[in-house]
Amino acid sequence: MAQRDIPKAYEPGAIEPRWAQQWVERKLYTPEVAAQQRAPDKPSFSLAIPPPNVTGSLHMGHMLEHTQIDILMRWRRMQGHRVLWLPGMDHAGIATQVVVERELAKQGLDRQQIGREEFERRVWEWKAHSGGTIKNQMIRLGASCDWTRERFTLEPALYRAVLEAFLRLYHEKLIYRGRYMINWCPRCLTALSDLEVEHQERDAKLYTIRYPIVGTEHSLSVATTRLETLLGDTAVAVHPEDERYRKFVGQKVLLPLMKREIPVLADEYVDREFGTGVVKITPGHDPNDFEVGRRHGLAEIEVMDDAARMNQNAGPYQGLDRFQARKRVLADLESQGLLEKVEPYRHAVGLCQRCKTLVEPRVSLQWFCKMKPLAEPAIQAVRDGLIKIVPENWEKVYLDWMERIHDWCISRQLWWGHRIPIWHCGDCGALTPARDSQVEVVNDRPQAASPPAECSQCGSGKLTQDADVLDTWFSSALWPFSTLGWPDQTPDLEAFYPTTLMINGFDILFFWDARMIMMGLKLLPQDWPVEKRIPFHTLYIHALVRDADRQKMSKTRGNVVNPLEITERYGTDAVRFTLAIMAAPGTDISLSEDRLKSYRAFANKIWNAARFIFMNLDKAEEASGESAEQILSGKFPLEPSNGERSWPTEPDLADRWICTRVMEVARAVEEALAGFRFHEASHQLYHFFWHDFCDWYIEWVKPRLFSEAGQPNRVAFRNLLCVFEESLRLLHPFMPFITEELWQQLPHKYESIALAPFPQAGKVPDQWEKAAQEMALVQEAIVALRNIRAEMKIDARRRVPGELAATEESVVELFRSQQEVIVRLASLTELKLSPDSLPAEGGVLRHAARFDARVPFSPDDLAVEVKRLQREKEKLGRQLESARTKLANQQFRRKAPQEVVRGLEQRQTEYDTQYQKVSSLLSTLEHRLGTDSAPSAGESR
RNA sequence: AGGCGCGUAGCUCAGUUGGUUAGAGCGCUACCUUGACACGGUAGAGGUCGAUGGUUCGAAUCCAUUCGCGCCUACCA
Repeated sequence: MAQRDIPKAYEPGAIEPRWAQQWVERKLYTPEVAAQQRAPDKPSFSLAIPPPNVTGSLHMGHMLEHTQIDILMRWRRMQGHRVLWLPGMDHAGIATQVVVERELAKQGLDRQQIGREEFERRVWEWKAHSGGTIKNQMIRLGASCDWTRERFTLEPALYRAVLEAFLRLYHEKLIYRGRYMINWCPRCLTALSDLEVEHQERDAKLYTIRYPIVGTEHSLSVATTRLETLLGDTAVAVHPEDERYRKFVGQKVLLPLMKREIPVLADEYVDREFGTGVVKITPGHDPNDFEVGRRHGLAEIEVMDDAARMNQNAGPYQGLDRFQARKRVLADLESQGLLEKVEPYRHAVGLCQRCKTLVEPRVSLQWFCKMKPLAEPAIQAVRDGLIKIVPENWEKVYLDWMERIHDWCISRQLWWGHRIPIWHCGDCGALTPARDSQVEVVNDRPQAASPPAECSQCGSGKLTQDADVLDTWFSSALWPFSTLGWPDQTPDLEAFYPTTLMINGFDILFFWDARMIMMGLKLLPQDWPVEKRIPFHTLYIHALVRDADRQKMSKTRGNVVNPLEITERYGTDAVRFTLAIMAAPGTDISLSEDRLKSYRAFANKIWNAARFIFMNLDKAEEASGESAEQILSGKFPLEPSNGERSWPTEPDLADRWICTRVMEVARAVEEALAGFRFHEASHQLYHFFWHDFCDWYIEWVKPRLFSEAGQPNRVAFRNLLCVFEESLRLLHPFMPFITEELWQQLPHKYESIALAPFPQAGKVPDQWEKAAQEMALVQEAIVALRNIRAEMKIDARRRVPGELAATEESVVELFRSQQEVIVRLASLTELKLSPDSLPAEGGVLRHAARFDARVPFSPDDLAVEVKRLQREKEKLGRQLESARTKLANQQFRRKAPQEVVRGLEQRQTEYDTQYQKVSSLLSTLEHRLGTDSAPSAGESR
């Protein structure tokens, strides 16, 4: 009875969910559990996940990221590192709040109507409802993270980390509160940091307006794109050295529509070349004007409310929104004859990253984090190479930004997040921080547990906590250490910090990576050396996933590919492999169905190779009455023992060759992965498994395998199985499901292939070293014979006799030793070997450098063969010529490295031999073609 | 405005520090259901490496200029 009867076609859907579930249940990826089976003999290898939005769902970007992370984690785990991939979720302040507000809107409600308490309750409810989505998706996709250590940014422990960080920075005066110009989203009703503003080029108009100079007939012409802000102007400015306007400095102009007199002042900020050289100054609504205003002590008039509607300061325009106001202002200026001209103008506008509403610069009382002192050590750490950024070019981007960093607005007028642990005094207005960072849970919600008892200034007890919450990225910045227990010095922090690696997309380089580095260096114990305080040793920046037309995937474009959906169709392993093999550093990935199909085919190939092997294993068990273990007699698998890797017993040429290939591939995969070149590693594996292992090795082994009646030849089979098992281990980091499924059906000593050792690159035994060359020569001979058959249109089903000849005795011997294989793989009836060259008579010839191949079959179209030979002769002639020219060049001989020259010399000899042979063969055939005088032969084609 | 990246076979992309005849997958052509696999096998066709100039014995690779895309950063109204 067959033990391992597997379906003919690979069906990922039937196996993946089962393994996904088991892996989590058995906690295989919890380092402590893994260590029980196989004690790690290498250092810790840790990574904190870029935490996805707790209420979000997985997109292709996640899948790419997780695939790359998972490949590295599985690889290192198999190599014997103590691996921790720490998973978790981010509360994602604005993003989540926007979603919940949308839900409210469906019921005709907004958050103000239901109040903070109720709103927060609903967000937690929403989180409970949809918070598990990504986790389940990750599990389904086989992410090998340690779910026992899962974290959430708003859970009490991490809340405490945030309070601790805030209070420390506050006490050091690195966090301060003040009225400054910030970016305001009138829809989200919150401040945004500079990074949360997206810039977009848009067509607009540049309006030139006349500001009458008080007491004269003159006026100053001022250009602006934002007419409505005119209502808040408190000055106009010119450049101090601008001769045209010098005389007006100090005079007043009459602000149109508002009839307010405002000064003309001089400031270097003004660009004389632009527009008229006169700028209107609106300190309340423009970041530059704000600076100018502060320099000159101007009033900061706000003409809009928080929803960007004109307020009482906008006079007659009160109540209009900013766009209506612009139209009305335009109309009024026009009717008063103050509009000089309107020109089309293209400029960048700022949009709220979350809701795409036009951002309104606004003066507002907010909390800020001082960045310069934090940035300096963070710059140094990267400069000194303590933190490596890969690919390298991102390092420059990082440094550029860090060197020009501005203070970070960290307060948000949201209700979902970590509330600022500062209390305001109802009597004197002074600020008092929480006494410590303790957190308590009230109604299932964490909050600061140590409010101050009284005002630090006046001792009043009338204290209320600041209403704002912190920017989500503030808590994210602590993630690599808050998740490991900081501020406590936990065993986990000791064991896994600094994390080995951080992997994320370039879009959060500033948002997150830079801030993690700054906070890590600042907040970890200052008596630790710098290299222990950094959050990670290496930062790898991955590419973006685009659609097949190279468009960015986005909900608005409607081209979002759902990872779960394509996974259903192609299998997780195939999708993972596609992402890995397309992930060349520095290039975005454009995902196409064709690629997915071909790697599903690859999975199927693996499946069917297994099927072939399993069938024979079953057969062997049946015939012998022994178990697989007995049949393999302790010589399986090829795992290292005492640090030395083991080899197949009684290896024949193909065994020796495939082992050298395994060595090459293991080394290549190792080097590629160490350098984050996932595509290179995948290519190696693909080519190895499909072409080397299946196309050549399995086919090669078949004659030997079937040489005994009733059951497969034991040695041949055991070696085949050993190589197959090792291939599964090579493939496992890339294709975890299919490899686990197949591997489990072989004898094994670990609970999962994930805990088995990764094939060790090493050196094949010295006496095997010729195998690769010999194999290549035999392969070349087989291809030559097949090629003749194909060219001569010999029916593929028909076996014909073949001949090989070589002047080197060793080559003849080699062919003789592989006679059976050659006969089989070239579909021959017999193979004749001779120690000489072959004449053209009675067959079709191929000349290779070290042998001749012939099929004694008269071509039914001699002209075709002649043409082919002519082409070959031409090509050889070109190569020969090029080699000769180079070698004749004394400069080349003198300057080129010796091995290059020698290589070329050797090739020249080969070209020469072949050229001679082909020429003489050609002239014989041409002659025959002439004497046969079959005029139609040459002309019909 | 500055910075980064891309332009190689019909399509999607590789090509480490310059060194054989520039590779892969898909697609295409022809033949083949041969004892795992038609999601397969065998053999093929297909590229003046965006353009120009330079360095070099030798350039897809290095340098300069240029054209066409894409992205990031920036306070020019």
